[in-house]
Amino acid sequence: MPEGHTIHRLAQDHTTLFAGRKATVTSPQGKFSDAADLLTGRELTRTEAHGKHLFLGFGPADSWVHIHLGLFGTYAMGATPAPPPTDTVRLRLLNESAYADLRGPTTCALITDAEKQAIHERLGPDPLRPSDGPAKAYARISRSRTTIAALLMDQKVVAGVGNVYRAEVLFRHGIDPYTPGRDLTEARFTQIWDDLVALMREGVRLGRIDTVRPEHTPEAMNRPPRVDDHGGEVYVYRRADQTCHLCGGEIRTAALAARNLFWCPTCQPPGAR
DNA sequence: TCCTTATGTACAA
DNA sequence: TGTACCTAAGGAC
Repeated sequence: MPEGHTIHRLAQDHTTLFAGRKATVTSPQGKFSDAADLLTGRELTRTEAHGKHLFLGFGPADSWVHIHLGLFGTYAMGATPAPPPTDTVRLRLLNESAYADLRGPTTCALITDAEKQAIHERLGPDPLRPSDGPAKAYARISRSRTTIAALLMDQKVVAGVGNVYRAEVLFRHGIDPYTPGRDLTEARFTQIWDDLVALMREGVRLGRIDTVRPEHTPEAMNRPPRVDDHGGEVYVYRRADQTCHLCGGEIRTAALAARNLFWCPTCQPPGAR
């Protein structure tokens, strides 16, 4: 399930399991069959992630499979033998030792180098790309009246942040989600960026989103662990009407641009900079 | 079995 | 702002 950490992990895992080897490529569902036939027998040479976009590079020419999981896309990867492909598998990579099944993506398409470049150009800096930094993101944020909650979800501003990291990073910094971007100081945004780098790296490592500090874990606070299918310990995400781990107040939720926003009005008061 | 929901985005109006 | 798209799981019946 997809925020940027998932995609970077998928890029790594594809490299581990498939790079430098020829793969059999199929599309049991049928929608990617023509491209799959072209790729079968070619070598996976490179993988790359930028925000929520995954690129699988096949040699010898520079052709890429561009994948975006959207809201529902999932991967199932593992050691052979591969399970029987169901009719929802859009893309299957298979070699002697491993398989990877892609289901339900928003995008799965064969693209050129130039098309890939165009995608990079419309994305903002990604906290998980080592060469990226906060400057371009802050340049946009500092000029915008849009709320920081909306800006963090805008992939042209910051690539890879989704609804969970947005809610959690704003809580961790005590920032009201409705704060206009231009009200944030550069120092404040740099703290947010640095925290996203750390949180998302941890997300890649663990394969889930964990955002609570050591002193706020269920064990440390003697409270029951969270049970939810996104799989990590969080402060506010999907905790509407439950109590805040820090202040005991009620977590609030509201719809913002067709997504559910979660925050603690006590720990994230309006006007804090 | 049906309905709702979900870590997302693009496009129409 | 609303809607369409893609899949799977959980809860209500």
